[in-house]
Amino acid sequence: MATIRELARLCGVSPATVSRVFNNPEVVNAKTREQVLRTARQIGYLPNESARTLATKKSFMVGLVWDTDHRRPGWRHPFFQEILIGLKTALSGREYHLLMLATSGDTSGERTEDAYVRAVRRHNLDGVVMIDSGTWDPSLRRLSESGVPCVSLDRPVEGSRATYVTSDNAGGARLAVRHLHERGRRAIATITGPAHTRPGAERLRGYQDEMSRLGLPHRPEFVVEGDFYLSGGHAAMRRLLEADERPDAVFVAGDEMAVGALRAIGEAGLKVPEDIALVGFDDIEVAALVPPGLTTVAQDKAGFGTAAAEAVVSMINGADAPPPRILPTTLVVRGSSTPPL
Amino acid sequence: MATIRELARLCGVSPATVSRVFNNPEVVNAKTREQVLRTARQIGYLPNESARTLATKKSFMVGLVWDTDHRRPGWRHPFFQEILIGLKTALSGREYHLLMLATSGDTSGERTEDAYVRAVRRHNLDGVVMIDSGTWDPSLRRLSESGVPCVSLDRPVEGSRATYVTSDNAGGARLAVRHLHERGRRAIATITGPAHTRPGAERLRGYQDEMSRLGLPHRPEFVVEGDFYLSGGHAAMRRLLEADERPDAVFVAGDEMAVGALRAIGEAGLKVPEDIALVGFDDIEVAALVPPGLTTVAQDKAGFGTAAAEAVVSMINGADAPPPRILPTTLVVRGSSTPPL
DNA sequence: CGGTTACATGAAACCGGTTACAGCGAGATG
DNA sequence: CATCTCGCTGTAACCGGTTTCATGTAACCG
Repeated sequence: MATIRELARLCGVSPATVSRVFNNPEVVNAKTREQVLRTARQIGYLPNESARTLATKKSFMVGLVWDTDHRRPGWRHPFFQEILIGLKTALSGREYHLLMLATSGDTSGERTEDAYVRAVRRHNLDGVVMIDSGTWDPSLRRLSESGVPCVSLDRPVEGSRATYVTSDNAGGARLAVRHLHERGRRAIATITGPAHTRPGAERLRGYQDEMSRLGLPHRPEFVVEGDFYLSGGHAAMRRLLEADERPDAVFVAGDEMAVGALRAIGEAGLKVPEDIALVGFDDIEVAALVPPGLTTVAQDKAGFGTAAAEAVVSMINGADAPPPRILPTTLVVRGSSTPPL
Repeated sequence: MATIRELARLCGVSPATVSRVFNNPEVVNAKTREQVLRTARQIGYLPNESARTLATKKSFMVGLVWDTDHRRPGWRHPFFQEILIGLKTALSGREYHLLMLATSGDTSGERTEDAYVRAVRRHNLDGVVMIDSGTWDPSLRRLSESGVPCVSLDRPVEGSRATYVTSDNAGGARLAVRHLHERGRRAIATITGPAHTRPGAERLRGYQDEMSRLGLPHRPEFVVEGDFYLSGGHAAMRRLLEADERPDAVFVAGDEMAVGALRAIGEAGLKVPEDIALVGFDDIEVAALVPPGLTTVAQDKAGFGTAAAEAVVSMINGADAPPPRILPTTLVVRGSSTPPL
């Protein structure tokens, strides 16, 4: 493997000059620069990132922390994949790499929870992006306080080196309710996410806000808490159907739950949208596939990754934590909310 | 940040000894070792991986190469996420980290295709896992020939430092056909994947083998090529329905296509499974969600990641490339293939 | 023409580990 | 008692970059 000294020797210059060619091109004489670049290409010189990191303490890598515990939401975030690709693409464009870090699944005994924090320090990671792992983890807090830029997805965080990206959950929920209202529905129920999650709480708030704005009565029996998963949606819908008065529409705060609800409605011998209209949230792939097509509030999936990348890089470059980024949501209308003929 | 010399000074030993405590514990006196470990814990010493990599040329990182081009299959591999989690978990357990590398989406001009190869060299990556990116990429070949262990998923590769992991595609296809036969179907058609992909070709072969084994006639009009995507499955199914004789069952070589087929059947006013039974392949999430539930050939999703991790690590440790790993497939029976009442 | 300034470069220390080699003391051996 | 062996440890070079500081040269100025 060609080293910088070798390249320098071939060009008859010092290693320092070669280094400058790559990091500070403008300070070196144009002629020398060209020659160095040409020779570098010829011999296939590539700077060794470890050496560079060792010297500069910048690794040009950011960690993606996500939760590999199957019981927790991280790895099955509704569009993990889209976030990942958005993040990766945006980071690549800024010359950063992405290192995968997990908050569980590590073997080590006692302080396993901190494994990813140790990785950040050992590898000189320049920043961290975290996919909602349940809590604003104390280790992460310490990390951020120690100056490592942190961006969290869907979970508020604080600190001068930390910010977060999330969707306009409340706005999206309002959109959904308004849409159902416009389609003539009045008895609008909701299946919420867990109250302790940010998106869960926000979507409920949006639902409530819009209901009052429209002058629709608030009925406690029309608000049932789900868990963001299929089975939870199914169970919640059954509870709604057992109530004295049946809703003619349900805003379900997550598409996966909505599919569960769809099934429960079918099992009860009712039809969507004729008997009950449904609007979900997320716009996951299934939404378009499951008959009759699920009307849903779409999140800007790629935007998550892009926004996170922007935020983390700007902090890496010395900026203060930018304000939280709230991504707009849009309504995608499909069969589950068409007016009954 | 604590360095090894600092720790050494505190313990009254040389840096070499400290280094040995971490890399070769058995050669250092038990008493000294304990003291070093204790002190290390106290001051929160963590070895600097860049320095270590620089000195040893081993980074304990492997690259995951995948295709971020939306038009190509890599990033939407039917269970990218499960592979990723399996891989990550298995690698973590072996003290390796995972660096994300993309084959497109990079900005640089001319030789953009090689961006990930350069990353491998710059970062001293110990190995590479590649999610089917269409072709057995010449850059990857060179990489493998230069001694970097490579594991490919769903695509055969060759070389003493390269191997691959795939499902028993042919076996799974046979399973599907046999199942349909057992359920009394005789006019069994198939919608295949693209012929140039390995899984596409293998599944077709399995279908053909089992058809002849069962003594069922081979009818060319019962074999239609799809593209693994929803729309392709939809179109292929329509062509099957337009044929003179209608099949009473279809083996669809991918669940996403199967969902498209399901839809096409519904649009034609026919019913699954009454008129046509369907068996898919992959067992993606939707398969369980879409009514009436899609019978499908399940792949061992987590197994992909685990097997890849095992293979790459064993090669990193000096072993020759292990033989290709063929993961078993199993049939998951759901509503789409129940016998007509 | 002497003195300043700007520009381009080189020498050498440094980043934080690893490791080949040498050395030392204690116990074993002849 | 001299020597050998073994177990343990230290010295110092090395990995491949970056960066501070000094230096040399040419241009510029009064």
